[in-house]
Amino acid sequence: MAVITVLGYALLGLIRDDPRSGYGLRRVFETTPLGNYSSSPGSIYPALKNLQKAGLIEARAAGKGNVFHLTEAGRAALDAWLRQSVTVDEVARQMSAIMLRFAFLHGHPDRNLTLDLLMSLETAARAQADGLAAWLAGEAALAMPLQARLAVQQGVMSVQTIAAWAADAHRQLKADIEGSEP
Amino acid sequence: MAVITVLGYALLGLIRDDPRSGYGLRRVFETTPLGNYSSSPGSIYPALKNLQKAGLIEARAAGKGNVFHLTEAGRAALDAWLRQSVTVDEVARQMSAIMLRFAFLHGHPDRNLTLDLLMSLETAARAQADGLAAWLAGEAALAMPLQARLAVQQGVMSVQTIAAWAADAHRQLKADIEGSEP
DNA sequence: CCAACCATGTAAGCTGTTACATGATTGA
DNA sequence: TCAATCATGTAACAGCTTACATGGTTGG
Repeated sequence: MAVITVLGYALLGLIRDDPRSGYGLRRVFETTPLGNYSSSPGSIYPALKNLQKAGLIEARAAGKGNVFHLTEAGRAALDAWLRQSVTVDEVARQMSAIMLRFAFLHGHPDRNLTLDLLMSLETAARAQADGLAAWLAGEAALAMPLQARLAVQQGVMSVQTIAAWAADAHRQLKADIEGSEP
Repeated sequence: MAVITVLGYALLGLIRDDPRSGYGLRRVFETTPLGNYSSSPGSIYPALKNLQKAGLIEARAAGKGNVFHLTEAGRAALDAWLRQSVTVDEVARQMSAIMLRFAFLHGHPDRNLTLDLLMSLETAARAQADGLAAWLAGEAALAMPLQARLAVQQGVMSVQTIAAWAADAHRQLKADIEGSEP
C-alpha cells in the first residue's frame, strides 16, 4: 500500500470537501491557516501526482484546467486515516495532523469518530504531560540547567492545554449528539 | 556562511554546555525530551560532520573515542543564533527552536538576552493569535466547516498559552535580575 | 562466554524547499 | 497594453528516516 504523507491527507480531505485544481489547492494553503504547509508548486504538484499514481484521486477536465476528484480508493484511504486514534508520539510531533483529522471529520456519517478522536487525544496528551512531568521529577532532570527544565515545563503546560481542550470539545459534542438523536 | 539547521544548533548548544562524543549526544536525544529529533546515527553523525567541516566544532581525542568541543567560530555562531528574536513565522512552525534558544540562554553573560527573547516571543505569539482570530472573524472562515474553525480556535488557544507563559517567565526573571543586582 | 552497551559510520530513499520557467486569460 | 492572476510544471538540493553494518569493551 502506498505511503501517504500528512500533506497528502490534507489534499485528500480538501478534495473530498470540494473538488479543486492544483492551483485551487495551492490557494487554500496560501489563504487559510491549514497546517504549515508551503503553498509552493514544488510541493503540491508532485504530491498530487503521487496521489494520482496511487489511484486515490483522478483529474477531470473542467472549464479552464483539470479538477481533482477522489476515487473510491481515495475515499477509503482518507476514511481509514480519519479513524486512526491518537498516540502519544503523535501528540509530541504531529499535532497538526491530529487537528487536520479533527477538521476533516466534520460531517462524517459516524459521529462517534470525532468523539473517539477527542477521547484518544485527551488520553494521549495527558500521558505525554505525565511523562514529561515524571521526567522532570526524576534525577536525570537535575543535571539540566534551570532554563532547560523551564522549557520542558512549558511543554507540559502546552499538552495540558490540549488535553483540556479535547475534554471540553468532547463534552460539548457529546451533548450535541445526544440532544439531536435521543 | 554555512547554513545551520535547528538540529545543528541543538548539537552546538549541548557541546558548549558539555563536550561530548557523537554517541554521548545521541544518548541525550534518546533520554531527554529535547525537541523531537531522532537519536539515530544517520542524523547525528552527518550533522556533526557538517559542523566540523564548517569549522564550528573540533574533535579531540579523549579516552575511548573523540569528544567534540566548540571552536571560537562555533561559539560565535551559537551566540548569534541565541540573540535572534522571535518572529511570528517562527512561532507558527518552529516553536521547538525557540524553546531551545531559551534553554541554551541559561547562564549567558548577558542576562537581558533571555528577557529580550521572552518579550519578542510574547509579542510574536500574541500577533499570531490575533492574526488567527482576525481570520476566524473574517468572511473567508465562513466557507470552512465548523470543525475546521474549531481546529483553528485550538491553535489560537495554544499560542495564547505560550504568550501568557512568556509574559509570566519574563516577569519572574526580571524580578530575579533586579533583586540580584540593584 | 554472551549480552549489553559503547562507538561510528554508510546507503537508499522520500519529502519538501527554493528557484526557475512557461504560457493563457482577464481587468484596469 | 501591462500587470495581475490563473495554471502547471521542473531542477537542484538539503535534511531526515530507516535500515544495514561493523567492531570494541565491560559486566554478570
